[in-house]
Amino acid sequence: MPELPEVEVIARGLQRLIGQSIIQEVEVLWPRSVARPEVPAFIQGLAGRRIIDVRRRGKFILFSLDDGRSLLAHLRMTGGFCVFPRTTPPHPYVRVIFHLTDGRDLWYVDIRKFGRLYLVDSPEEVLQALGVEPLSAEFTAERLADILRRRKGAIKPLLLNQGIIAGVGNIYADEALFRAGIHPLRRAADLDMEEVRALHAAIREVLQEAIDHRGTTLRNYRDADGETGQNQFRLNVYRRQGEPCRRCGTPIERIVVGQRGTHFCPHCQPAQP
DNA sequence: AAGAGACCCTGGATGC
DNA sequence: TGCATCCAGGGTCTCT
Repeated sequence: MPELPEVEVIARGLQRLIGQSIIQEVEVLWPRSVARPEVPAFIQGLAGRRIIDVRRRGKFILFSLDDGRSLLAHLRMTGGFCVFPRTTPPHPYVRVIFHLTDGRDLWYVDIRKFGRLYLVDSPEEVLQALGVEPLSAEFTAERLADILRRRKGAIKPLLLNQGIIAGVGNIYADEALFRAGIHPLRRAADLDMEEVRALHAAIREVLQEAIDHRGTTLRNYRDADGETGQNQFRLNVYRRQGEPCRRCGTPIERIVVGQRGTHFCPHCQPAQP
């Protein structure tokens, strides 16, 4: 599942591979992959446009275009991009093909078809609802403390709320809580400043380390070069239920929080502080 | 504010 | 072996 680190790795790869390419023609093979505008306007709006920049915001990939508009992609569960010579035979999960003028194709691939593409005048039309970037300078421990103070719910669902912190998904929420030694059901407002500082550092560390290891590949994730990540070998709790905690040996537990599988060490992350 | 449930999808796991 | 069923999971939406 692409979360912030995986989307960052893909965006960097796309910037390198197609950062200045011109889109000649677009083929939409699965219309629902295009969120907006309508498919004909999407195709027409992209024809002839030069990509001038590819970057990430939250879990979105932003392609800036030479006419000032933007192509945005949210990969959801199984979306991805890859670049091939035009002679490459079709792939069963390709949903949108961007034919480039240099003879290559950019494929939007998505097994489960949850991902969405947006062609918009301004990226803010889509991104305005997002919260703070966890790897930015604005995300300080004090800012996190401000956020948590007003929240009566459990800490784990809060970390998954994109309107509060943008880019953290299920894997890195569990990993950050483990690293900070905080139980996923602790009330956000109950964390003391020492715990907030630990959580703030843990969020940034698990995300940055995952980027450094080119993302986590559990099933389908590949970067823009088609390579798997290496971060899956470094996970401490995610999908490790029943296995010994790497820190203390206690079996990792799995519970459901906010309808999401949640993994933690009952010894390193006590329910009571 | 927050939690539950439905929905969108498919591959893989599980059950019989 | 083969078929049916269940489940995960990000985000959005509705309802309470």
